[in-house]
Amino acid sequence: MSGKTNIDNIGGRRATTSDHLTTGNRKAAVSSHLKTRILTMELKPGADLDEAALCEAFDLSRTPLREVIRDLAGEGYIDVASSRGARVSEMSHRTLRDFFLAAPMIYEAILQLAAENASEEQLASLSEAQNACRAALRSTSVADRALSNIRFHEITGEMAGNVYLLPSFRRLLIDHARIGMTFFCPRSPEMLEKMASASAQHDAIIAAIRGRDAQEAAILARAHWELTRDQIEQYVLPSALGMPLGEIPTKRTA
Amino acid sequence: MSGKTNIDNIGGRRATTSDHLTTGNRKAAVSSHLKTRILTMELKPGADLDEAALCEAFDLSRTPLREVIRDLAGEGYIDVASSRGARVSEMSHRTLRDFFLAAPMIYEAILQLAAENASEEQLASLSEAQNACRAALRSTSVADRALSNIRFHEITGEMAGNVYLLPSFRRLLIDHARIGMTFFCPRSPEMLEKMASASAQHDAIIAAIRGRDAQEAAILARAHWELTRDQIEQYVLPSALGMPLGEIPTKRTA
DNA sequence: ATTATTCATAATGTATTCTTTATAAATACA
DNA sequence: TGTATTTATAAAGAATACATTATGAATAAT
Repeated sequence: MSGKTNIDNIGGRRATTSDHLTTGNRKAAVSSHLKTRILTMELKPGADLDEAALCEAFDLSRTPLREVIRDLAGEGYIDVASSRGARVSEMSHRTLRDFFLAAPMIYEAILQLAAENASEEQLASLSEAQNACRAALRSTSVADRALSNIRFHEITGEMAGNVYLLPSFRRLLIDHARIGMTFFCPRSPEMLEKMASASAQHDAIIAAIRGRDAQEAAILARAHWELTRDQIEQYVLPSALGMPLGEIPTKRTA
Repeated sequence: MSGKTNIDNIGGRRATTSDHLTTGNRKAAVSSHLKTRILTMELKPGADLDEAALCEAFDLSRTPLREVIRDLAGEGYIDVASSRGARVSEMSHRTLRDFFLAAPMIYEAILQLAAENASEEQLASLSEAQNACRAALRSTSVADRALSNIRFHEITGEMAGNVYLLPSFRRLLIDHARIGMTFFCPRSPEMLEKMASASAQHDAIIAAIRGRDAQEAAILARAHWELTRDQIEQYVLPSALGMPLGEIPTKRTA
């Protein structure tokens, strides 16, 4: 422990402003920061990522930062183009159509498997996540609702634990959150009502998983999806149909 | 073009043994090299990757090489563990079970969508790929068969073009190839027979896609999967059931 | 005035150096 | 002799220095 009495520490030792955080923690911090910003649409689809600024903000050099970016690209949060940097992954009407097609199928499969495989610890986490969802429902923050909802579903994914299904499921969750953020501004009372029934469905889902009832879980998955779809369509169809969903190139300041 | 007459090029200019290849090409080369070696099981699941050796072999410095590795990790070819480097992604009985569960579902969806969305160019590529499959069938190389078969299915994935389904589909194809490599040693004549019918199914699939018959494509997907499953089970059940699938840690030589 | 070409600058990409961490070997102690 | 602790070494991770590419601004030419 004390054997490292290296004398020649002449090479410029840098600031280490936040030495209480190990590099790995700082990497996790950027990663988490970027994820939440992207999920909540604070960082819009197509927005440029400023490497330098992020390095500065999280006290990381470019190498580890770029690794984080690469990892997030692998998960579908970010697109990297050669010689033109990284930007938040795009969302188009094409992706929206793809989403509506893939989501019900994958969600059903995941919940079915979750019911078959969930452990007690995971069930506890899920209940906890549902508590967070309920709390978010009472709060005014749209972001809180979207994020806690995603967290709930993420846990069902962990429960299912199928390595081949998870990549697509995770990819779906990213855009589920983003679509939710663009459309779930609960203006109408019927919207609030639907959000309440969604919450009730979460409870039913927990019960089905606890009871190891895969059939019921699959049915609930469908129902939950139908509700989500209704909510989205309610807003997509009238108002936002022609809207390019994630515009504003958001050129970073040179 | 000639304006770059920078005099002070004093910083050590390195060997540039293969200057005819741009760095991007060399990165693509490692990537492709690793992919094929992993798919053909030449690099066994769990095998360590030797950074230094790869840098040497492909005339790349560590930074771009590690980016390639990171990318491959995102695609599921490689697992990266902190402070303990990269190794070929594992295959266990767990993953085999997951595979049997996810594959039929995803394959069916992909082929259905392929029939709906395929372009003429893609159809041409698919026919070409099928020619390669036929050629491989005549050859003795198991690797050729596995790789050409994967290529065929990759194209159907491109045809489907659903961003949310593709991650799982691609992940499935990786292990489809690897499982094929471990089990498809056509010893028995019935095995050769099955391989022939698989080839016939490929032709039927092309026809269904050309005819934009999604229903038929879905049916063929099921049938094709059943055949694949039979082939695998035929070898998994008697011989290789207790076998841990991808053992041999293959420690790299220090 | 408008367009095209050149030059400058900023940002991306790559190489190298330095630091940390992990593993294995050796020695000392039980 | 067996185990534990230390130490040495090699490999992974991070930082920085270096090179290349792309983009925008400015000037010149039509």
